[in-house]
Amino acid sequence: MAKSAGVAIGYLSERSGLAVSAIRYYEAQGLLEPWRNAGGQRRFHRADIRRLSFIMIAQKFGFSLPEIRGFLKTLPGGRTPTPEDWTRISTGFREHLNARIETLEKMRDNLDGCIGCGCLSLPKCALYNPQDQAAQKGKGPRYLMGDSPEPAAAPEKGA
Amino acid sequence: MAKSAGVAIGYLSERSGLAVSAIRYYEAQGLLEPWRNAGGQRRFHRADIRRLSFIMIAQKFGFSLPEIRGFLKTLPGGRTPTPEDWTRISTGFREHLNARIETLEKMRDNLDGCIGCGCLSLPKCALYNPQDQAAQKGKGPRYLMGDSPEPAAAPEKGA
DNA sequence: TCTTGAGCTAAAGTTAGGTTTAGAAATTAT
DNA sequence: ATAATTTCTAAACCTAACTTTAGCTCAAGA
Repeated sequence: MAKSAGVAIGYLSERSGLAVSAIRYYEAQGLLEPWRNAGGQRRFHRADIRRLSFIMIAQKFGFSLPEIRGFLKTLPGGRTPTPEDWTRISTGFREHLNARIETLEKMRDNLDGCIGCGCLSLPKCALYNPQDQAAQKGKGPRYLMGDSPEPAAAPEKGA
Repeated sequence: MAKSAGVAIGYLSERSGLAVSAIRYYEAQGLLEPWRNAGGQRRFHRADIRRLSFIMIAQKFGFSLPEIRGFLKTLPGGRTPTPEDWTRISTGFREHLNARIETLEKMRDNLDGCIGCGCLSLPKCALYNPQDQAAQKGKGPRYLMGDSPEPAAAPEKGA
């Protein structure tokens, strides 16, 4: 099988539903490596439709483009995912998904412990279990819901 | 209880763990309404610590700042959440969380149906159940993983 | 009083994942 | 041959949720 003429970017766009600009962007991110024809236009393998589909699916599972690039690099010879590759990788997806579900279930449990108590100090609340992705960007400890490390000092600065 | 002298932004920052710039940003987004002292500096209610904590928690549950502003507006008189408010709102959080968990569980089920098959056409795959937030931005149908609506025509444009 | 430290504003920068625009060149269709 | 599509590049723009910067002003302590 010699490298055939290849397909144009518009064809991939039509088949995948992705915008042409998105496909170019993926190339810029190293997820695709088209070659160029004599006129300088991109030409892709037909199999890149599968590659794009893989990208879209992996995104739905919450992976970033650099992570997806990592998956694609585990494919020997930079090939497009085969059924065997898919089995291996999707098993990894499953674990990723399970971890996310577990995190949310823990949050729900924490929340359940808080709904009734109304303490607004939330010592067992979700915020004290920062295994979610979003938090802990500031550096200091966070004294929440009025919780205080100091007894009752009141630094009323102001007007 | 007259409106006291109020606390400065740095105090809120220290107590909440949020950056000063973040608190100013929240004000700009309408989540807080400090007043100003004679020198033009912001002064906050002590109770705004709870307000900030509420914002952080709601963010962890996946709500955007406009949504959180909406929650805060349901509080009579623009007050900071009381224990009763918290009970009511956190019950809503729970539903939101349950919906997210359900979505992920559905994805997992879909994935399970796909791990073994290796078809790479994924007729039952997650991508065909776009109840997740991210997909369906393009308009056309998406023929995935090489799936084709046309039999075998090969529009090999190119070099 | 002098000197830090804290606060102020407006605007620009950041990250992710793209889209839009503009103008030119290549390709396809008639 | 000509017209209509596609494609090309580079750079700017987009959203969310902030941070950073620059240049000042305010407040607090010795």
